[in-house]
Formats: sequence, C-alpha cells, structure tokens
Amino acid sequence: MHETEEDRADAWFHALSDRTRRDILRRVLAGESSVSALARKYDMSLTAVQKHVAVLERAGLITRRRAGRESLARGDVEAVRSVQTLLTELEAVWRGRIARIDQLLESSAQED
Amino acid sequence: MHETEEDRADAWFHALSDRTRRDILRRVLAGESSVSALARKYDMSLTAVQKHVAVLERAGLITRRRAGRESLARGDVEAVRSVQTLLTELEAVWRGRIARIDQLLESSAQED
DNA sequence: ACAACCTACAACCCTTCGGTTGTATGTTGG
DNA sequence: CCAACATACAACCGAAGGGTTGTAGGTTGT
Repeated sequence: MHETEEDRADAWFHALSDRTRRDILRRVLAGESSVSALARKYDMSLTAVQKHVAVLERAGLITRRRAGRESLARGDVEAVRSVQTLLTELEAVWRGRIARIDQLLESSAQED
Repeated sequence: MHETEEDRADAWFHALSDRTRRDILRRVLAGESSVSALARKYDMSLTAVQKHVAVLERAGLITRRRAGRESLARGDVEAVRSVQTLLTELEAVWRGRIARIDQLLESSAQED
C-alpha cells in the first residue's frame, strides 16, 4: 500500500528535524563534500557526523559516491521537492480541493 | 539571533516526523476538531493523542480554542507554508541563487 | 443533582536518538 | 614502505520519544 509512503515521510521529516542535519544538507546541496570535510565544520566527533550523513542518506535526501578513500555526499534536490509536495498536499486539504482527500483522511481511521 | 529560527524548524520537523501527528494535522486542516473526537479515530489512548496535539501546538502548526468542555484544534495553514518556505530556501541554496547563502552556511561553522 | 463526558497531568515503561570512545580497514603521497 | 588520512562500525551512555494507566477537575444535559 502507501504504507511505504508514510515510512518515507517519517524518514524525511525525522532527518530534517535535526539542525546539524539540515546544515549538512544545505552544504551538500550547495556542493559535493566528503564526510570528513563536513565533520571539520562541526564541534562534534567524526562518528557523530557520519551518523547524521547516514540518516540523511537513508531518508533519500542525499546520495553518496566513493572517490578513492573519501565518500562524497551530494544533496538530492528532487527529494527536497518531494517533501515540499507533501506539504502542498496538506495545504490542499485545507483548501478542501484535493480529490484524494478520502484516502488521505481515511488512511488510518474510520469516520464517525 | 536566528537561533530561534532553528528552534522553530526543529519543532516543525519533529512534529511532522510522526505519522499520527501528520494525520491529525490533515484532519484539523480540513476542519476544527475536539481532542476526544480525534482520539476516537486512532487505536491509542486519549492521553497519547493529547500529547500529539500538544506537540503540534507547541510547534505552532495548530491552534486551540476552548469551547465549553472541549478543546477545539485547528490547523494553521500559514505555519505549513512557513515550512514550505524553509524547504524552498534549501532548494535555492542548491540553485546557488540565494543571497543569504553566507548566513545560511556560516550559521554553525567556519569555512576552510 | 448527578452521571456521562472532555480535558489535564503525573508517573512509569521501553525504545530510539544523539553523542562518545575505541578499534579496524582501506587509500594516498612521499 | 609507511605514516597520515578517510571511512566504517561496535559498544556504550544519558536524554528524549511515544506509549500506557491512574487520578482529578471542569462542563453538560436530563
């Protein structure tokens, strides 16, 4: 079902709920960067940054490619747009003009 | 500072990172609803739903008004738009056309 | 008046999160 | 070759999350 879609949304918003991760995302949207280069910019261990990058990657907000000994991360702007789209759908619910409103609202409950 | 702005973003994304809360938000965007009416739609205790509503309220995504014995929640579409705006700024970083890019990227670190 | 209803909140439980240190492995440049 | 560097990952820790039950107080309708 679209159970998966909710999972994706969980991952997206959770990934974005940490300011360090948002900052990392900004940086790798502006330009590819290695994990250790990123780590140098924050007052925390390399491992901590590694974990943040992993969370962003699992959420699909960034991608990584191997380049020799370093792992280069790049922001995925399409994923960011998907999150925006999700919010736009919320807005559409408000405006009362979404066709899928039943599915959206019936997703995890019954009317009364 | 805009430390506060990061705090707001933390609260927004954290509030949105739970599917029950997103569902509640959809419902109260579609129309005002009491907490107990919401609670009837989910397979969890009233207290759990109360907490979810409280999280959404603290994040500024919904507002509440008292009507006799019930507390009516309503979604704040302006707040949803603010979250979208934040994502649009991320997109703008990617496109390299945001003027405030320095502030955005210098927010919690130094260049190297 | 009073039973049914709605909300509020404390206390507790288990899991997840964000961080740490420590160890291991692969890569590079001189 | 080998030292410096980049990544990976396990193990641990305290704090925060999401859920529960239990108790209590305001509202409402008959």
